[in-house]
Amino acid sequence: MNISEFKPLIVQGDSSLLLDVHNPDFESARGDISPFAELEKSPEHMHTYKITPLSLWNAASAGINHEKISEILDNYSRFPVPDNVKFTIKDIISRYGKLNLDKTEDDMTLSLTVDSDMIYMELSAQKSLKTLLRPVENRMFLLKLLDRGIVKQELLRLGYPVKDLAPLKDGDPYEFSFREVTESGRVFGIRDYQKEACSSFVGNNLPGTGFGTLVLPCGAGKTIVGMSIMNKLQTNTLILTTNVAAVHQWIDELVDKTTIPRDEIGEYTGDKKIIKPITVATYQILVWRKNKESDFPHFDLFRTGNWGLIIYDEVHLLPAPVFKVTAEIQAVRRVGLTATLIREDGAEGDVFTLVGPKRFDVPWKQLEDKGWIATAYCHEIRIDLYEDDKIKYAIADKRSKFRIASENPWKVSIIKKLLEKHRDDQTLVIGQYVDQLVEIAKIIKAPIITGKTANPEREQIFEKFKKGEVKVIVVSKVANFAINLPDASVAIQVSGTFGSRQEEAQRLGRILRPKEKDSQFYSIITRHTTEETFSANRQKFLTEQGYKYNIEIWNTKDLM
DNA sequence: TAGACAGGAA
DNA sequence: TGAAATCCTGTCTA
Repeated sequence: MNISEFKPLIVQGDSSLLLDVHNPDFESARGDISPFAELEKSPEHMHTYKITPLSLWNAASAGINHEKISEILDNYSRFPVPDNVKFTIKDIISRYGKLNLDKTEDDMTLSLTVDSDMIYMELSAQKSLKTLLRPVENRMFLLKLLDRGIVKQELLRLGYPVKDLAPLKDGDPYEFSFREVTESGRVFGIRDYQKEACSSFVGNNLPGTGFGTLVLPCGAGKTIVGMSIMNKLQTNTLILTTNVAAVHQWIDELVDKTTIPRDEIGEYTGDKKIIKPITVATYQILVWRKNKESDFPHFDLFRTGNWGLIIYDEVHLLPAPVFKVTAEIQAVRRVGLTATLIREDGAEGDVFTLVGPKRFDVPWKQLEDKGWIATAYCHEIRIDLYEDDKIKYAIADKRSKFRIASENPWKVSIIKKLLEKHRDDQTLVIGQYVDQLVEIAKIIKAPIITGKTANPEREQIFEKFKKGEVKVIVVSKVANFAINLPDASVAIQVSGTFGSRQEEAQRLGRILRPKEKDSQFYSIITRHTTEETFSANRQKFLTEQGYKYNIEIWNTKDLM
């Protein structure tokens, strides 16, 4: 019997899913399960997904019920779906909507109604809720308006997501519109999926809408989606983002594409502390404080300005203390923009409760098919350790091992080969150790940019690269943060950090701007070393978003 | 008043 | 698990 006659999915009793990559139904199965399951591992033949309470509640808030999920699992499953899995899904998903938060006649008080005697009793007995919730009749608690965020957090911790139906407040109105032709002279239009993302958030202004997270890949125009939401709400807006470069980019984009004049946009960073109807700030200024004991002086930014909307750009990077203040201002409309819900610190639950559940999600593959972003191919090249390093590696401690593997001299030979192959392409060589990069830059005769490179020099090199005078540049970790990095169609990674998915995504996002050409991403790994172990982790994100991660093993003989 | 630079933070 | 980058504040200089 041919393998393709089997169905692609194996559902296991521990709520993990195994998906066969080579099955003809792989693509459609992946699309169908991704709303309610999270990708855990993605080696070449079989991908592992996990169904978690949070992934189910995100699905539930998007209106997917347990029947639908069971149907999808039955549809793709090779073996009968274990009953306990179906039961757990039903149980967990049924919790969403059991607890509803709503307004009362008193402006300073909210009500929490519980749709089950059992849960009502369980919550009544909880010590941690004693001071927060006051029981009244009809399976109802009352709570202070100010405790709205903490209560939701605590209930999620206990395993009960809250459907927040309490009304949101309006901020000061601020009117503007989009330009039909941008300031830079291009005809401007909002793409269909951007409109869809926007309306999935704003909705019809019904209870339970007006807050949430939108998942859009890099290069898909997150800023445009953010601006469309601002445009729908027409209110004072606070935009929070990761760094100054991103702050400037938001401001430039707003000036370019909307009628908002530059002097009505405030920049709130280390340099300037200007608050205007539209204000853009960094996360770092918010969490700055004199010392560990003092409080956060810049948190006042949230309270002044009467914001009607807060945009959390790159919400997966939002620092933990900002959640605290976000918990206090649950009545303000807010949207999180991100390419991934995965947080390295596991604070996904806080994003879910305090910013809001996932409202929209575009698989990258779909954007590629429509030509909005170029198709990307990822190749992981594995090569043996350098002969002279073998003994050194064997006796080295764990830390040095990674470095020896990262700085494998064979990698230089591979880079040369790749550069030859991509002679006509704009190429970035990315790495983590400055010494190694300096060495490589010397050998391939390319300019190098590290953290120490002064800004004017950076600009100069970028300018030449953009014009095509320089085909290759070597960059260190600056590439992760510098927004003004020019587009390239080929990227070669010689060494990475310890398998951070985020970093991988950002690096790849660099070369994913829409253009005629498909982009190529190479990651060079030393075989049979610690580097190999970490590479598995870095693949996760890419495969989750629909990329083929192709592993090639190169022979050292071919490089001599 | 802008810049350069050192030092701390996460 | 470690190295390298960022942002912010504060101080000094021209």
